[in-house]
Amino acid sequence: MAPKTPIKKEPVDLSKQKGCTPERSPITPVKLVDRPQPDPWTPTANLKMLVSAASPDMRDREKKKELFRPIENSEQSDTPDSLQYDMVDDSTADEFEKQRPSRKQKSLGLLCQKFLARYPSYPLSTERTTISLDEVASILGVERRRIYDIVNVLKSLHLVSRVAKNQYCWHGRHKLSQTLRTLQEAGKVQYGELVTFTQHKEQDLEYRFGERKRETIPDSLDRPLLDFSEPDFASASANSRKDKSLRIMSQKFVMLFLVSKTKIVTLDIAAKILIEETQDTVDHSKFKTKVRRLYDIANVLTSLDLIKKVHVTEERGRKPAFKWIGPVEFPGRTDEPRGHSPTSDPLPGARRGARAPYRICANGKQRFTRHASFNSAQPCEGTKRKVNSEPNSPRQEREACIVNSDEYCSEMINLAPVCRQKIEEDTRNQACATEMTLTSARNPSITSLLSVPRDSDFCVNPLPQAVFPEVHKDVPSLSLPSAISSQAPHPSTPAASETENGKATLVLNQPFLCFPSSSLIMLCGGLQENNLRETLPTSGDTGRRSTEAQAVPAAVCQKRSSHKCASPSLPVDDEEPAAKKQTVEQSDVPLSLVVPEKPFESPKAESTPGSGCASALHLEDFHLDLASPVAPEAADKESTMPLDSQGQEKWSQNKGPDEPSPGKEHISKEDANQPFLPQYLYVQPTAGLSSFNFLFSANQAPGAVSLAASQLPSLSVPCVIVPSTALASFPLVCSPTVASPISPVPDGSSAAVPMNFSMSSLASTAPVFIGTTAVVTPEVSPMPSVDLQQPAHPPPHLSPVLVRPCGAVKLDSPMCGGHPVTLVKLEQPSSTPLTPKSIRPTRHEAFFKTPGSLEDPVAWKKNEGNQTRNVQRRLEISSTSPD
DNA sequence: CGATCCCGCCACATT
DNA sequence: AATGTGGCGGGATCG
Repeated sequence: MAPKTPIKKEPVDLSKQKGCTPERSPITPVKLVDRPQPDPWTPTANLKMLVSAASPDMRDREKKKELFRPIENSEQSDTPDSLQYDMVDDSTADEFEKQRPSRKQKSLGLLCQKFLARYPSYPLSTERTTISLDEVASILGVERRRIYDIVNVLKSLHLVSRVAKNQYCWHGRHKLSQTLRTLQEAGKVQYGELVTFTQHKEQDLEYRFGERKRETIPDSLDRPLLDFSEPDFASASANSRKDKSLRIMSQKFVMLFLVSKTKIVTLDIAAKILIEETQDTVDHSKFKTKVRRLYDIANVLTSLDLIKKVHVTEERGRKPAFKWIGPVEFPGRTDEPRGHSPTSDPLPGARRGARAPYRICANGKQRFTRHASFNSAQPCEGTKRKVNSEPNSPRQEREACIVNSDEYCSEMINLAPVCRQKIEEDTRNQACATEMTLTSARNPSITSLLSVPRDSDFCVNPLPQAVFPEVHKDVPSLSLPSAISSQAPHPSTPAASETENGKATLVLNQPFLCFPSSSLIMLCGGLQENNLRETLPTSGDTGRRSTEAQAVPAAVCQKRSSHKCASPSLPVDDEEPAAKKQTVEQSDVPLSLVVPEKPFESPKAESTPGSGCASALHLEDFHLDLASPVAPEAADKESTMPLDSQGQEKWSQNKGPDEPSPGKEHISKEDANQPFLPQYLYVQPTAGLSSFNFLFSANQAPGAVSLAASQLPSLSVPCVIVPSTALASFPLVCSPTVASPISPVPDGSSAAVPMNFSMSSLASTAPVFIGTTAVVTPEVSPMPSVDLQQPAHPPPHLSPVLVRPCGAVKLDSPMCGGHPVTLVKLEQPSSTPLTPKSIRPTRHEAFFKTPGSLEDPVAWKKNEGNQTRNVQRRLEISSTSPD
């Protein structure tokens, strides 16, 4: 009677199994176990058994997992005949009856467990496990269709790859952390800042979605992800095909977790986000379908122990949600060298263990908080705290907190799928249209934004951080070039900083900031968006822009006032700033990620249409970079980069005339920001614009900078810009420190050309910058100067920095709605941000870290310095050759 | 009754 | 055309 007896499927070929087995035999873990099948029955029977077998409950899983994992490797000879599979219950007699597989028994999750049980989590490199779909399907007694579901998800995480027709190659979890990292980065880029909130937020999301819908560029976003994912290393076959949803969806879904602070994502939110990205229209039916798929994915992820189901209780009721229980921090190999953490720990390993929730430590507190929360088990506490304590806006916090039915407080996170793409595009456009930027640049508002994060005084520091939060961390580490190390002490800097305050020191600490060109863009992006939109109403965001713009100014004002918290001029403002901060923090995301994307994108807007592809590539490239530095490539890239060359040309031109290029202006603005921070900013050339890399030495005029910052709007900072390529060739170019118009610093440094940066300029996006003639001024800050001086080794400094300006921006204008919807609290710490002071500290930390990081970085630099370079270059390259 | 999500039709891609 | 893939949504189960 059993309606569906497993038997149906059984058609499985035993023969295959056995035959196939060879492969699996090694593989097959003993799994289950367990009890010998009561009766061997026929092999088929076994299969059936297996199928039906599942213990009604999942209990097996655990056992299996535990048992299996370890055992896996051990070779067991499996006897094909007897399938190891557990039969769950002894009561065989019942089996038949039981066979009736309750739905659960047939659940995809269980099936997936069985599937996974067959293969070792960490297969020996030597052994190559191939998976035959038919075989597996038959063994597991399911239709092949189901196997596809599993495999597709596994593929998205690179646990398997398709090698041929019915053949898949099992990779195991070796690459998992890398993949997750990549996803996280990509997620940051795409979603940037998600925000967390609770239920209400959802609503927000909804409407936001509606608003944003898809901006103009829907696909581009997706693409990158996909691409990156797909490129799967191994897969020889290019993935041709349109892979569609499941795989991508799976990646995005994972990204949401990785990006979210709470690590809890509700299904409906995820569905909305996913739908949104893909398409605007959210039909109810579509939504349902999406949810179905998400369940499918969730089941697989659950089997992988990456997530677990939880319920989030909202006002309305409880909603199904999933909590990420997988690794949060991915020890990175190359990429994460920086020791941002206050501790400056040198060891990633340690960290790893700890697994900082975010690498970004720089920002410090916030992160920590998160950690706590994240760390495995204490979700509730951590999150709550976060929320409560810091909250920019109380309400958000509240919202954020949700009590789970269980225990956890789960916080919902909403991601705002921001359309970074848009922004990016805008940026690009902006870049192109520097003019616009200029205009916009002038706006104090922009400046304010930058500054906002911090107080006016410190603004400098803060701002930069805020703006380029990530930079610190990453940058330092990455960027720190040997030179730095030597300089590490960064004597000069500190002094400068001191002048102002301790804060300055912070800045000082950070020797360098590198921004990938893209990053720059990003920064601008937010601004840009406004500008762009204004100028380029791509899609009719006008409304947004205006709002954003407004928002910005407000922020600025506050900042100027130097008090963020207080600021109140706009109630919202507080939040916004916070948001920005958060975003920034989030932006922590590895530089690499950010960079690539933007660059690519930017190019698109400007030059190439096919940016999409490029973007994808970027990711990949970037991955590569992280993973392994490829010296040769880098070198090649440098030399080769055509785009760069172009950029260089421009760049060179720019230099001469500082201002001539609109881009410069932008830069100037940034500088204002930067000044605080870092001694240098490095910008990679992105495809489009720029191919320029810039280094700014902030050091020189730290004081100046700071002053400027306080002063506000525009700061003039001495900067050095170096084209990436140029870097190699050129030492640094220093712009004499300049005093900002406002601030006096100028002289101090000497240097080179003073640059004024106004935020607005940033907005402009154009990566360009000031071109001063390049001159190196030793005087300037020691460190910078040093670097600069070292022409040959320009690269050392380059630290790739990621900036997530966009996010920041977006945050700013949550209202704007356009983009990023989210806001949220990023990290609790961010809450702090509310107050300027608090903020500072955070940043300070970051800065501090920087120094620390510097040390580390230095260390590595020696080792890795090259890598850094490479990375940059690679990026460039990638940008250049987006295809 | 809503949450889950299995099942398998069927379209599209490959071979 | 056959076969591999996998999108998609009806509708069965579960809680």
